Amino acid sequence: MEMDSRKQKILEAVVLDYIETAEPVGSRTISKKYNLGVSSATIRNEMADLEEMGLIEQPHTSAGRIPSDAGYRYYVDYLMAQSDIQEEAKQLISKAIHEKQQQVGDVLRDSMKMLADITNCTTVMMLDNNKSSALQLLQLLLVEPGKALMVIITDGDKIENRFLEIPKTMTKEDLELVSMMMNQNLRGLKVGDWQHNILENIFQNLTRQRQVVDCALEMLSSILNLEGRDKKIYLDGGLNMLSQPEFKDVNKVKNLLQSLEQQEVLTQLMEADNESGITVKIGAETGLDEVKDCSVIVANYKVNGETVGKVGLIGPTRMDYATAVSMLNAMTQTLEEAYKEEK
Amino acid sequence: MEMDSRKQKILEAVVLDYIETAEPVGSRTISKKYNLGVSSATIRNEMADLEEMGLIEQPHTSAGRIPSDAGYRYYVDYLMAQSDIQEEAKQLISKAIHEKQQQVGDVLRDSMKMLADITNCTTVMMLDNNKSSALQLLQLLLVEPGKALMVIITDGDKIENRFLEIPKTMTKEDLELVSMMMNQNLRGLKVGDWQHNILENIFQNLTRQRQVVDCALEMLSSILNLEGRDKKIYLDGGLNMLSQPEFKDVNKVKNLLQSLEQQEVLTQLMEADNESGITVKIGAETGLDEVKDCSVIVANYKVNGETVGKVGLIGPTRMDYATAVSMLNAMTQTLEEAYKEEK
DNA sequence: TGTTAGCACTCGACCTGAAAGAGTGCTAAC
DNA sequence: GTTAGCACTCTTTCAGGTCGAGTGCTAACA
Repeated sequence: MEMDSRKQKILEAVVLDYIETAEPVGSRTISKKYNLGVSSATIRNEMADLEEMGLIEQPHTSAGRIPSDAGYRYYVDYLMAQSDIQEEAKQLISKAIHEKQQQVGDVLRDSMKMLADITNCTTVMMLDNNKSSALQLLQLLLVEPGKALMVIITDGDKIENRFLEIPKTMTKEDLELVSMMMNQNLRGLKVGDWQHNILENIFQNLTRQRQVVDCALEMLSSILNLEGRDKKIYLDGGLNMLSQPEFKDVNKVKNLLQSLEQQEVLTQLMEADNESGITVKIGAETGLDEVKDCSVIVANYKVNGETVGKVGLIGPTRMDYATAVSMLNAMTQTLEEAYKEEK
Repeated sequence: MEMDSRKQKILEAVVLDYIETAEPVGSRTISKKYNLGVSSATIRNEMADLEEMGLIEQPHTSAGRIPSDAGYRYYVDYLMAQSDIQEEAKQLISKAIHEKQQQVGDVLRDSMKMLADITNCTTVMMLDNNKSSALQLLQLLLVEPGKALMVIITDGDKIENRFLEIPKTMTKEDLELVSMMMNQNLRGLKVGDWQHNILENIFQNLTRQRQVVDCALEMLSSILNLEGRDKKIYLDGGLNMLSQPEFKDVNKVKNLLQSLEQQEVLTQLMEADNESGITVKIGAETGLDEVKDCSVIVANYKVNGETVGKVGLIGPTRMDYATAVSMLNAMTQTLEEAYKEEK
């Protein structure tokens, strides 16, 4: 059965109306609301075809039709128009970002919140682990005798702070020396690439401060080994799910939101093969039973052309794909531009 | 009407049973389950008295009784036994805290998560604003030409990081000088107490680096002026509310959780006159209509004897007060001890 | 050959009434 | 002062019935 233009229009009508009303769409509604110039009976025939093709389905015999996962897929791939709110949205977002000077992480957090508010979806930002980014700066600061703060900046302006216990005899100058030495040897290297001989080199040149270096390195390796910690994840708008009629059952919401709090679930959900551009996963396409009623839209988040993380939008399969994709596009672009400017 | 020992026992039974089952408690249940040695008829009479006293109430004529806010209050004030899980709990918590070396904020976040998991309540940690804590250390680090990182440590080991744009000509030594100068003048001062003449002093001695100092000070003042930012709030276990039968209605949960995301609500909720020890607010006692079905337990969180924030537990009025109070006690004590050790 | 009107049919949503069950308050007896 | 007993109230549950939305099919029409 081929997909002629009228079938496309009817499918689109079903998708759009269902997105809007969350109610199964009947043939009468379509013939009246979307004037295709044919009667409800004709639409009924076409709808029977669409159902046979697996693009729409009936919750029960005497109900209208709702799009299937495949139906949404067809809509997203062939029918969906990119909405043009992008430009205004970008300006809005850009303004909000530049308005206040903030701690780095907060900008991202706030952006995600905004995105969640606008789309009424749940948003996820996932920054890749440290292993993939290079050390920009490492500095030890003497806070008080016996106590130092280690500041680590990695590519992409990610900052880690960690307190360090040190011998009370250590002076500010000692720490400065250690910092310099470690910077010289490790700067620009991907954290996973540190060679043993480089570390040996550091040790040999800093026998006096060996204890501190030892401690600092141990701490670094502990940071690296904490697999669970190495991805920064910001989740926002989880409550938005509660507004969706498909989640009027508390248990459903609970299961869903609890799933979303698990890192493995999020990680799989946010997997995106598509290096540039946007990935849309609809319902069962996510491969996760817990979120089979949800769709996920994922975009890569880049700084200076290199992917440093992912931004995702999670909503019910009955979500407004056109707006969601546009907004996500606008958001990532704006963020990337903002960080470029800063350089 | 006086409160004899039998009435107390019956009230306690009503509270305990209702906490356990979330169902109105009948006279028969009490006479069978809590052997008070009297028949259900007698208990009925006593319950009528308790109802007259306003300590328990009936949802409808043919239902059992549930505790009123006043009933819970009486229970908490006079009947509740401190549960003795405290010691094991403290060890459990203490172990978890010391197990992994972490970024400072993460310890608090994780602790709150643990507390939420154990009590099945929502937890809040609210750190007071910077104005009340003194500057411990300020340091400017050269990240790359034209870009510096400002690290600020305040009392209570709170760390703020902020990137700074600087003239490309600025050297590492310039920044070091500025840092030293600012430290000399501002260290140990409450941030709100900075005097104009001190700032002038800094400016006069650093004319060459004036631009940077200017920028740094501007940034500092911007941090201070961001009123909305000056309290760090960690909220966790919001989802736990979803497990509570009193929140099986989605809209109720949504309203509640949305309220809890508002800072003003949280601030009022966490108000605690009681300087040392624990404050319990039951239902309407919170003074907030949005959370009239909830109770809040608040404890002050201290570092070195000084209150730096508050820790709170939020659950339905039908919460297990005994366990909650004990756990909260254990948590704050453990945290305080942990931070003391570190010094 | 494609389109449309008409009609019987299906099935969920909603209402109603009856029955069951839980728990009470009151009274009278112990 | 305590208890057994009983009538009463109110919620919960379920079956039956009606209503309406929407369908699929058929026959007529262009």
